[in-house]
Amino acid sequence: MQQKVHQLFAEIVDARYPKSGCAACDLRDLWCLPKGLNGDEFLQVDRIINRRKRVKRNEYLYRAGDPFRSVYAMRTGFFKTFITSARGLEHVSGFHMTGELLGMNAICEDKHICNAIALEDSELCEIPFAELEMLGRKIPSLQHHFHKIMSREIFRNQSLAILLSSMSADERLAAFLLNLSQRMGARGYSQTEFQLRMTRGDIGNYLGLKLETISRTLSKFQEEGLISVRNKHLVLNDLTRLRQIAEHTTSGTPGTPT
Amino acid sequence: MQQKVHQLFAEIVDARYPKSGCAACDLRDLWCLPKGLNGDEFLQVDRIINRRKRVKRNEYLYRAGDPFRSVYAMRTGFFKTFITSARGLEHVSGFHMTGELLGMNAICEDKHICNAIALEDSELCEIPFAELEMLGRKIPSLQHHFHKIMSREIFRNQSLAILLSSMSADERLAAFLLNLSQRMGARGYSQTEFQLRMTRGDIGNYLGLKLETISRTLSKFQEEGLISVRNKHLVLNDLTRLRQIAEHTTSGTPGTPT
DNA sequence: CGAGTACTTGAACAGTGTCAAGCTTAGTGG
DNA sequence: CCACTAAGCTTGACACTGTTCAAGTACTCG
Repeated sequence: MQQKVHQLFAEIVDARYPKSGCAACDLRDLWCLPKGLNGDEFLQVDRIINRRKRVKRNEYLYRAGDPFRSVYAMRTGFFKTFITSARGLEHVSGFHMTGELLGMNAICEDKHICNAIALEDSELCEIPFAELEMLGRKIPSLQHHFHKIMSREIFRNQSLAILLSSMSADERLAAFLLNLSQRMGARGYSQTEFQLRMTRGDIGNYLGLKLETISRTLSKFQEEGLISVRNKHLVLNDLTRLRQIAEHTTSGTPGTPT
Repeated sequence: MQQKVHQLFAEIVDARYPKSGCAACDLRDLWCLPKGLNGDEFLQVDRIINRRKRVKRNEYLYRAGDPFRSVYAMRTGFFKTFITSARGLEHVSGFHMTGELLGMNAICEDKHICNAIALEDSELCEIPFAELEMLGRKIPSLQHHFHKIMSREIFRNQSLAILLSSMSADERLAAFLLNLSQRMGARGYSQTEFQLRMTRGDIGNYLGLKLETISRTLSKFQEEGLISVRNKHLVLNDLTRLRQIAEHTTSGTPGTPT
């Protein structure tokens, strides 16, 4: 329903405006900033965006300390963000994929506080923040949508903190795999078969576990038939049981009343 | 310096406008929304705010599921926010004091996703969100300041996640106490002596530790002379050493080159 | 003043971390 | 295209931190 309206609208826009920039971008109806704008508003947003910033694998989009000018919308690729502590330790703060916005945590300090490194060749739209605010003042729905995106980012990080403060290694990893799965699914890829872009060390760092624990737990899940892993290639064989683990409702016979 | 400018400005405003609402609020120059506005802008903000919403100890400001209408600026008091999981477990997501804004994580869903309960009698300013956005469109500095506040909230939660994913019990608790200390100090209270508003269980829940661990660690810190605790009354005797613990730079002789 | 909640402390235990060794894979240069 | 190398991964044995369970004490609030 909603989907159909979007498609119809997309056709209208496509007919009126050249297929390029935001108008040509298949992300626009899903997560990206211009969601729900009319044709003219759309073009205004399009005009401030520097499209097709490319970042190759292992290159940085920005580093901690860089001045903050823009947020970045991911078109394709995969990113890891991390902070380097005073003692040189790396702390992975997130993994990011198509349609997500990077750099919002830098607004408060006017400079980036984490590093963003591409884990595969990636393409982004750079959105100068001052101009985004300016357009937000003209286009209420854009402003509100941006607030929702920031709010969701707060919620995400709170959820991560809760995961870290209350879940066991098994639960954390199951939740992590399901989160990846769900995000892949939402982007039209297989929910049950995909590549892990990051190393075991990265996963462990992110989940507050050691890489050995990640390796062991993956092996255990595999022995139990929940997943199949071979290097970075992952197949989720039993989403239901993974969900049970992630919600630690694993124990006892199903349906046991409390 | 900055301080003096603020005072000067405050006097000018106080002379021109009646001492009430935001103009009378001693928070406005520090953390609150209207920071850095001129007199007229100030009044516009003041006009949309429903002042003096009172919430007594153990009462809720909002609950998960409540429709989201407003964010709340704390004038006085102390709040705990928490999520109740599917299985009825409580997950403390934060403690909040004077000048902080509550409810920003609700924007994305149009309803509150956590519960906010007062740990002492509190007073808040209710800020209807639609009107805040509307004013943001008129007053760029207000808009930008609000974005900074949200961005800081993202950063805070990322920092919490990093704490949870990488620090030991001692380090977590030391960091927690120092965080409280710093926030008390910033509000003009003693940095080294204050009341813990929350229970050991709440602290443990927030820090991903059990209440017994909090109790034991507080006792240990006390034995070592770092702090003095008696029930909820806390004195920090050695901020420097607490900081060393929180940054886990405790081991070895100080100044050892790497 | 009494009851319930919050807190402290001990002892045994479990889950992860640490350390170590060997294996696999991907990337590099000949 | 192959050999070499460094990085990434797996697995085992053991150590240690924090949890669990339990018992008792001390507050707080009605």
